[in-house]
Amino acid sequence: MQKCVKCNSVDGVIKSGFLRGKQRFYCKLCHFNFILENDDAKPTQKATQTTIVDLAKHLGIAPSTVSRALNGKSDISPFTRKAVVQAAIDLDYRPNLLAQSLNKGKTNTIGVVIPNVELPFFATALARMQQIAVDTGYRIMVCHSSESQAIEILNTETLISCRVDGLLISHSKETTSFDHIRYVLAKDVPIVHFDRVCNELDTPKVIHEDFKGSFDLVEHLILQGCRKIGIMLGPEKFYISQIRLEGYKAALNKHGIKVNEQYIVYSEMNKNDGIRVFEYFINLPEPPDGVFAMLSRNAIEMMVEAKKRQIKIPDEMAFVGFGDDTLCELFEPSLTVFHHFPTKVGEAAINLLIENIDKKNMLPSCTKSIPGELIVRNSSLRVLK
Amino acid sequence: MQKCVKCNSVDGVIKSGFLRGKQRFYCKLCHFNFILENDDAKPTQKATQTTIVDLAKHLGIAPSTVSRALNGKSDISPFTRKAVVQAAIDLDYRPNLLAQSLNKGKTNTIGVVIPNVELPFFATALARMQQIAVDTGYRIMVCHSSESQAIEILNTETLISCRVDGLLISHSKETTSFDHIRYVLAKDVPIVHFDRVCNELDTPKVIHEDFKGSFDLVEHLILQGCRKIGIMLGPEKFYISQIRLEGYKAALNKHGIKVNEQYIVYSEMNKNDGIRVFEYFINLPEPPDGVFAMLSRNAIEMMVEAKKRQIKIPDEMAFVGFGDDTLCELFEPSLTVFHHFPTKVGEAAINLLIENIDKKNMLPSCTKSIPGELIVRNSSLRVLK
DNA sequence: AGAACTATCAGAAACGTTTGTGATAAGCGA
DNA sequence: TCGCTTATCACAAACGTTTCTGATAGTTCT
Repeated sequence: MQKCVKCNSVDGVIKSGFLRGKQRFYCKLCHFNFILENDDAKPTQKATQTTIVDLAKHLGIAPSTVSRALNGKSDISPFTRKAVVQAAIDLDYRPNLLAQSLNKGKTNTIGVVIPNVELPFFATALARMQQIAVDTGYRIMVCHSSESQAIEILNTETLISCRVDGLLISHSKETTSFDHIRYVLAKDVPIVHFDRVCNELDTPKVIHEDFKGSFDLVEHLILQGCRKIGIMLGPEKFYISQIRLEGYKAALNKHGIKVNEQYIVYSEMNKNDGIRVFEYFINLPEPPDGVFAMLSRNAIEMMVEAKKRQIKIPDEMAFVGFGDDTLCELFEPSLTVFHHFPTKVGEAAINLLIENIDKKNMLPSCTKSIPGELIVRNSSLRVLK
Repeated sequence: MQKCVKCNSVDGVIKSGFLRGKQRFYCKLCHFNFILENDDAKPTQKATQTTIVDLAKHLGIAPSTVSRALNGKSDISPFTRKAVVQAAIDLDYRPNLLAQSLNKGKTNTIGVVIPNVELPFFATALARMQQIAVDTGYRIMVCHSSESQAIEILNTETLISCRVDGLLISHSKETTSFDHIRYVLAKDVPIVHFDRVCNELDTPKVIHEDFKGSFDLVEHLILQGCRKIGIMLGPEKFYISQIRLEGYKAALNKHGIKVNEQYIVYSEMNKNDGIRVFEYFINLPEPPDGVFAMLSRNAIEMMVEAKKRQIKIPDEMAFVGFGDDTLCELFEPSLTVFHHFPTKVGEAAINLLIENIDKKNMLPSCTKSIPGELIVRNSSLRVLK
């Protein structure tokens, strides 16, 4: 028979149903229900972190008093306050941010969803965001969608469940449905899009001068004498692919060059995609004499291929890319780019979000465009050479 | 006079001290203390997020029952469970992870402290960590120390206050005192060091084959005919600087080459530091004929300088670096490196941490060394050329 | 029929904070 | 002296969960 865990009697104990799969017992003598605990996980070493209650007990005062003393509230005697602060130091107290956030309904945490930290743009933007967050008393929770729509959705769900105060998001390559963003909007959680924005929804956005950048680069190629200009875009669904394509077309139009669909290529912007696209270009009946790649890395890959085939850069073929990079600068020939200032984008995005959080999500949504800059380098500089 | 906010009487209201700087009143008629609220922040729109209590009210059952139903506990009738699940969908319920964590004493969150995401090594390692975290049901909270000891300390404090279940850390360049790590250990929070580890403390670590990598690179230079080999290390306090220096010396010793202190340079590994160090080397009475840079980027910078001065690579001067990179691969001449597999380091670190979390921090501390690989490229390949 | 047992649920306590309200001793003016 | 006023603190409720304990209607067995 089973011994009662309370009165230790054996006689009065009978079974009383199941709880969480385990047999439950009832002691008729002391009227106590219990289940047998397997005592492996027993040692609940609660004692690791000091709480406000520990301080209160230690000082013989109320927890609320401790809280007020530590938070600099007014109705505390200097004497008590000093004692509390000292005790907090002595007992190595750290506030439990979970409890604080739960109570206040504010976490001071910003969620960031990024498709790929390994892209220098995102790494730099993220670093700047972190910096500003620290300065303004926020924390950052980064989620990485790895360019997957499913993970991106999971990420936003997670961040909402963590009750972040706001969300910064740049969409994955795959993302075509935006219900998860609508959900965030429905919950009235402030959100700001940056870089890879969603044009279906009315959210605050921080973007590059995509049109101007693309226009400038292509016009630069034209001014260097290029007439057959290839463009390697990102995925067709990408909003920025479309905008940059428009800039490309506008530049051609301005200079009376007809748009040739053969020269327009969409890609996944993966590593080594530049090689494949280059092969496509070079095998055209009339290969381009200038190429604009949306991702600078792909432009460099193309240049590597071009050099292998003894094609002279920039005279036989010129190259330009969107976004600057160590690689662009140090590669030979160095790559002409439209620099889009990742730090400024990150900065603008998080500042916009924080402002929106402060204003209880009442800020009218707006689109902020970060001015970029054409940096001309050897990959396209024909005239002066 | 002041009107009582409760009984609306005017006569019985007297002042009763101050609370948080504001005048407090007391109504003698209804025995009520109050202060005048400025009603600007009044509209507490609590209604944004559905809670378990909302579900319980909606269904007319107890919150505890709702919790059990949603968590798949056993003592729930299938009928009730179905109703609860349906209500959760209808009312768009998402659990509040803050409350859950507070209650369970586990956050399922791992804190990561990284000195600089813009270094490809950390970006790649971080990406892999995120991936594994998602797969194993953890979240990741990334903090960026920006190579500052002060921020690093702040970061660990923050993460501890957030009650993360464990900590992954790679130290900043500045970090020389490790009290903040001792603090983490004292709180019994699992921690794992990776890459830039701390050799003063007995923590689990994941490192590269720093000695072997350094040895292999230098020996490779020697076998290519170099005899005067320069080495550009990180900060002198860096544990890995020391280890890699030992590898360097061991390789020289093995081949009977005397160590020349002039060829050993410490640096901050900043952008363009390679240029300065190169200038130092080139101005020596006997410039080195082979150079090993601890950061591949710096090696490339040196090569750029060397090319400017018409120095033939690798015949007049050969270069090798630690850590592979797009840049190393695509630069011309491509750089010989010891590749240290950032993904594997990230993977090993987080797996070690999770194992330690599961085992309640009882895992004996160990050091895991991730095998690297010498990748020979044109920057050093003399013989076959 | 009555005891033993089961299934199912409600209620309360707990996690660690913050904040609203009640209470008291002391100071002050009339 | 007595009532108004202040400073200071304790207590309780709340944040949203989970889990322990108590309770009851029904089922099975003898």
